[in-house]
Amino acid sequence: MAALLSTMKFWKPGTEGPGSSISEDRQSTTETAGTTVVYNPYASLSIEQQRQKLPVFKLRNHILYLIENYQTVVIVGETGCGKSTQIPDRYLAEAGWTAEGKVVGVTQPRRVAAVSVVAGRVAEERGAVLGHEVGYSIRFDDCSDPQATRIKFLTDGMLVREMMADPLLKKYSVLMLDEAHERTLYTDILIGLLKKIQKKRGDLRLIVASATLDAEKFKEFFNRNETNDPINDTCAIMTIQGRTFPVDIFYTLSPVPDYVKATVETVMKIHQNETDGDILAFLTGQEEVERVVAMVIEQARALSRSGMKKHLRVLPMYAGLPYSEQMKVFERVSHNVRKVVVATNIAETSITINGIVFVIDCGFVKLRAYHPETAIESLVVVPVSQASAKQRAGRAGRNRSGKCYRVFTEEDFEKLPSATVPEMQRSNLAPVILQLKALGIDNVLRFSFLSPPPAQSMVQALELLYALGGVDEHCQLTDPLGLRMAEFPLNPMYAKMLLESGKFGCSEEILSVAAMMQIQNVFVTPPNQKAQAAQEHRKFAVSEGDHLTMLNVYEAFIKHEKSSQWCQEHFLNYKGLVRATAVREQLKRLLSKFKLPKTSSEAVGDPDPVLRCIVSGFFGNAAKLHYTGSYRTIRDDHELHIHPTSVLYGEKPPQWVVYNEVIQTSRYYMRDITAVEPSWLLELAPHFYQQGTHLSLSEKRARVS
DNA sequence: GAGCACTGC
Repeated sequence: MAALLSTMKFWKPGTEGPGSSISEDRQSTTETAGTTVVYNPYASLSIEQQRQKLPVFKLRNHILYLIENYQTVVIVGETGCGKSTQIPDRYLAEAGWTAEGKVVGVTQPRRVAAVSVVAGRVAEERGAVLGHEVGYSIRFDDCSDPQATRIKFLTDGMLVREMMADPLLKKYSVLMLDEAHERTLYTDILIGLLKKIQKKRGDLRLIVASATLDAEKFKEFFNRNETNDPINDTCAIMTIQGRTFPVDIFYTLSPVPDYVKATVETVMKIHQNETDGDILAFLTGQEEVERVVAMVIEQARALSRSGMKKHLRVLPMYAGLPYSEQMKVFERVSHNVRKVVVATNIAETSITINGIVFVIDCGFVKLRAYHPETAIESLVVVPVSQASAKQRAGRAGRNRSGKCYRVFTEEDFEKLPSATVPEMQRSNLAPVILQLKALGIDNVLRFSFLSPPPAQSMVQALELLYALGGVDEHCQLTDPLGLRMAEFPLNPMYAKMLLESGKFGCSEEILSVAAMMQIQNVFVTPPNQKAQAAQEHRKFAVSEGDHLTMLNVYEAFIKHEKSSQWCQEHFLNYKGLVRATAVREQLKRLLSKFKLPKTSSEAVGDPDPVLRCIVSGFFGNAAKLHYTGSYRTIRDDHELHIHPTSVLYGEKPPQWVVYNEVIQTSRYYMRDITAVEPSWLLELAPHFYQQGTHLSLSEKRARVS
């Protein structure tokens, strides 16, 4: 301990000068899974006073001038400097951009942001009705009126959906993409599509709200000036100063051998040396979070025994945590208690906790990566980007000036990548390509991506879509199969499975399976009740695998009248299951729209139709048991293992399985697995598999033997 | 015998 402490004894303030202070807005929203708390620091001021405090207010004329004269305006400003509310609402609407039935649209990467902006706006304006003049539209919740709504907030994914019905987005006069610097998959899709639309719609104005770093990249992308004279620019950049609390940045003097231990020590050091203020620590995953929580609790006990008056309340925060546990991080604590929240990346953008004064940044993050050669996704721990580190630090300055302790050296910070690789470049592109094709982008390889994905990722996506029958040999979307697949808000394998379910006589069951597979963490396991939870979960498990197990859970949930009490008793994710019912409804509506037969295999009581139907979508993800005890993919003999969350984990392993996805962590793990018969693969995907023989086979075909 | 960043349609 002493040796470790010595590495942590010294902190070095950042040397960036004023830049080392990170600032953030003070209007914040706090939310988990459906509950929204709007925090307004200016609640005691009149509405007009509040508005004038926002920095955008002064820039009104400048903004309006730019929007009048440039097709695209990149607005640089800290999140929530007022731009997403003030610009559309007060400026654009007042200047006539919502006249003649036109709409100003504002997109957000996350659902809650879209809702809370509208809710906040309605709350402050007496007489305003939610969903009339100002509305929002997110999946499962359209709170807008096609006739009355003039300013519409939506998730970026929702706007992509709207384009399927209205490819030129004719009703919009201005579109504002908020948080564009996050570079989510859908924001990037929109960026490419909007550039295309702009060529046909000179009247459409685009506002891209971004952080400093990316402004020039956005400008280069959207600027259609082909001369050297800036007078012909079609894109302009403007900067809004944020109102900020300074955050002092500290680095370690030397590299730290173990950031988990170092984080614990930093928490204790802050607790002993600083009078008040809550602490937020960033780690990469659930396991690290739980470890830090346990270690801090232990050390805090020792401190209390030795007479420390101020106590610690240590709380974990990650997406897989039961909802009631998550809510604890928002509870207020009494003045002689200091709150310590130990969180994953969920606290970087998705949730905001008030009262945080100290941030500890371990310097790493767990990210999804995609290997285009093998079409395998993985979760890898990588160093954070500078942009991420700044965002984390900003979490300390929401209520007053704060401090951020980076558990790495300033030298190492300088070596970090400036921004995180956009999701587009580290994802399976099959859903993206399908969507683009449905929107009439024939040559996806020539689509103007702001950051083009690896060509191999696109090839993998096209091969999968071809195997599923969604595109033909010329890579053209098939009619009706490909067109219908694109309409489902699902990965194409699920869409195929659903569209085939009528044939197998089990569409009711497959609807439930598909809906359940969209929910994360159906089984919840509180850290202190692991054994009981596992015992309850076993009650739903069947030897066929995870899909039928999930079907059991869903049907039991319905049988027990969607009772939250029942969910709690069986350690099931209530909110998740409620969401599954909503997803199922949506999918069912789509099946009805295509006039596909509604069938059920329940009366037959035979699971085979459901299993065969799953194979019709997931035949590409098949694996065979190897004599070593692990599995090998049929396609390319890749070694796979059963994920410990699977009900088949620790059971007698089936000879043949199909799986929904592979995740690489310490090994390659299959998630959501079902036992199948090899004959089904041959029967349902003869174009993909053929019977193994001694003769050499074409490379494209894999053997089932 | 041993593991699950986070969104979104």
